[in-house]
Amino acid sequence: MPTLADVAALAAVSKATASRALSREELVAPETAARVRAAAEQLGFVPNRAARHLARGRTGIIALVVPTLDNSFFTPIIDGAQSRAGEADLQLTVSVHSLDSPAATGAFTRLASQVDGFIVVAPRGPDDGVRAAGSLKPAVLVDREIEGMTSVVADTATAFGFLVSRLVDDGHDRIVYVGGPAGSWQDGQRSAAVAAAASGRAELTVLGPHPSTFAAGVAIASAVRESGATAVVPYATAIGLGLMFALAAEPAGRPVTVSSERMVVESLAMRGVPAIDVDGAELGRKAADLLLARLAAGPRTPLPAERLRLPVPVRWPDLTEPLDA
Amino acid sequence: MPTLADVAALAAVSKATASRALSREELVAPETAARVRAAAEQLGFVPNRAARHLARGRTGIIALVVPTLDNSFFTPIIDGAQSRAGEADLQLTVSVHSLDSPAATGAFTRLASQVDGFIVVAPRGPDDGVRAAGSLKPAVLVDREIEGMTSVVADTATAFGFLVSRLVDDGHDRIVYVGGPAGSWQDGQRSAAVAAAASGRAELTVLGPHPSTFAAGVAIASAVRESGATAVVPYATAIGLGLMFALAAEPAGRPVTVSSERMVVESLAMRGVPAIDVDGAELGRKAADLLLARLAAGPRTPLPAERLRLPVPVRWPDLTEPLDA
DNA sequence: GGGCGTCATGAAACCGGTTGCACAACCGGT
DNA sequence: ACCGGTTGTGCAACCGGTTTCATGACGCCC
Repeated sequence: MPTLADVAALAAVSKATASRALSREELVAPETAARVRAAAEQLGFVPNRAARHLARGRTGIIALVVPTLDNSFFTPIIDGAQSRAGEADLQLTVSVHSLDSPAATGAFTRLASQVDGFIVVAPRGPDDGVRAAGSLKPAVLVDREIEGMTSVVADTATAFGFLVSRLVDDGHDRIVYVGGPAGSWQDGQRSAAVAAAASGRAELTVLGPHPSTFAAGVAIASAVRESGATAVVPYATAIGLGLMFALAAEPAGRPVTVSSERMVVESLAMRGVPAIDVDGAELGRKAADLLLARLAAGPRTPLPAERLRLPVPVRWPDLTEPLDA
Repeated sequence: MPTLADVAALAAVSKATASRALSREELVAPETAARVRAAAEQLGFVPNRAARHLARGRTGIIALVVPTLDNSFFTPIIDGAQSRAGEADLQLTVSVHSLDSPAATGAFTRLASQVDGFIVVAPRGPDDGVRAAGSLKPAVLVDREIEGMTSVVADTATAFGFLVSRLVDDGHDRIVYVGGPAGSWQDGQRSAAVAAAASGRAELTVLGPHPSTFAAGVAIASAVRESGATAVVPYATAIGLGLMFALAAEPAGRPVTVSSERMVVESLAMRGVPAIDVDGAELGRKAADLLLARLAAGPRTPLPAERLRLPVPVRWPDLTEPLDA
């Protein structure tokens, strides 16, 4: 593993010049730069990123904080952020942390000193915990907005509103919304949008709050039946899956249209289901972009907080086969 | 962010002593160590891991190489390896790479110089590419064995053998094995075990090779029907799902028992399915353990190659409800 | 032709730790 | 009282880069 000193020696220049030739080429004579590049090429030189960042007083690591890995909503976010960070020669470290517990603050502070910045996915919990985290290092929030912080969210509220109004157009006049976890920011957005879309046009029953689990969907099925609704809009995919499962197992009754987010199992279970199409990878990429910009700006001239909302397409297939007919 | 020098100053010792007090306590006087610890505590000192590893001529990063992220078999492996690496203060970087393309060698060599070692998940492709990768840095192979390399594999072959012999015991005398991707190491193991278990006791039809996809399962369904088999053992979960989906959609015919690996969707689609239970996280943890041991040993006295096989439990539920009856 | 601004380069300091080596204090043994 | 052997500590070098600053060479202008 050749070092910069080796390259410099081979090119007959100093370490300083070699460094400049490779990273800030405009500072050296073209001919010298070429010579250094050739030497680096010949030796197969690859700069040591730890040393590079260390010299700049950085760690070269950014942390992606998620509440759990046990939810396939987060995986693509990680993926997107990862690829973006990689392009900027930054390591991404994934840290499982729910910021709502004050006890976790110590561990979090320790983490903070190891990284240059955060991407935080904290779907729920008090604003203060998240805000405190964001005060330690530059931070970007994903899928949640907090006053004064930079964030990128999937605009699922608009998509849910569209979904409901389309359902109403299709003749559904009794609709159930199954709420997500208590304190979820997105749930607040979605339920408001759903209520607005249904207002005055359909009877809306709101159930919940419920955790985003398969089991919750199963448990809620009978309540959905009893509501007399012909369409149900669940907060999360997992709830929708449980719901479909439980409804399908019942003796055939009134058809119920279940909508959901699109996910990996769609090809098996979600044929013909109206769905919103959240691009998790794009969320991750945008979050990384925002963070990189803030890091580049430096602590001297911090960028003003920024809120980004990504549009969420709605997929509306032919509903030729009711799911539980 | 206080540095070691700050701690040393506060404790009225040199940087050297401060360093030793915090990392190799046995080298300093107990009373001094206590003083340094107190100073570090008071300042909220957190050592900079990049600097630490740099000083030791290491990067502090290990790479986990996977062929794709688009397969939920890999996720738990990442998870397990991640947690293990974290305990040893190492960063884990996930790199998507299929080692079979010689064109990728350049990029791979570049990666190699950035990390201390590899965990390689390369389910298929020629041995040579993988071996070449392993020659650059200490490496541990996951779910594949290659002569001369350290590896940890889930012993699914034994589990598949058990599965088939149990099926035969239950009266199935015509069985289909749906082979996995061409060149897959695990497929070689599994098909051999299946053949051995069926040998002389049941008629075995082997289909394939097939990619591990839902679509492949759907496509193969009619061939499975035509084979006249009453039980089918697919190489991968995704194939099994597609198969179940396609068989269920047909007008009810002869019951067919489909087995599979257990995965996240099991609660929805895989009730009553005999399944093998691969613990991906444990694979990841063990792989990290093996790699850490090799790194600790250092390049001077390399450890001999080691092969670890993790037992794979087989889950055999009551088959009260045939899936496509 | 002297003064001045630009450009290219190298020496050395620096980032934040670890470690080899020298040295001093202190130990028990004879 | 002298000696060899531990123990504890500090100085300085080192890891592999980046960056500040000083210096020298050059071109330009008056």
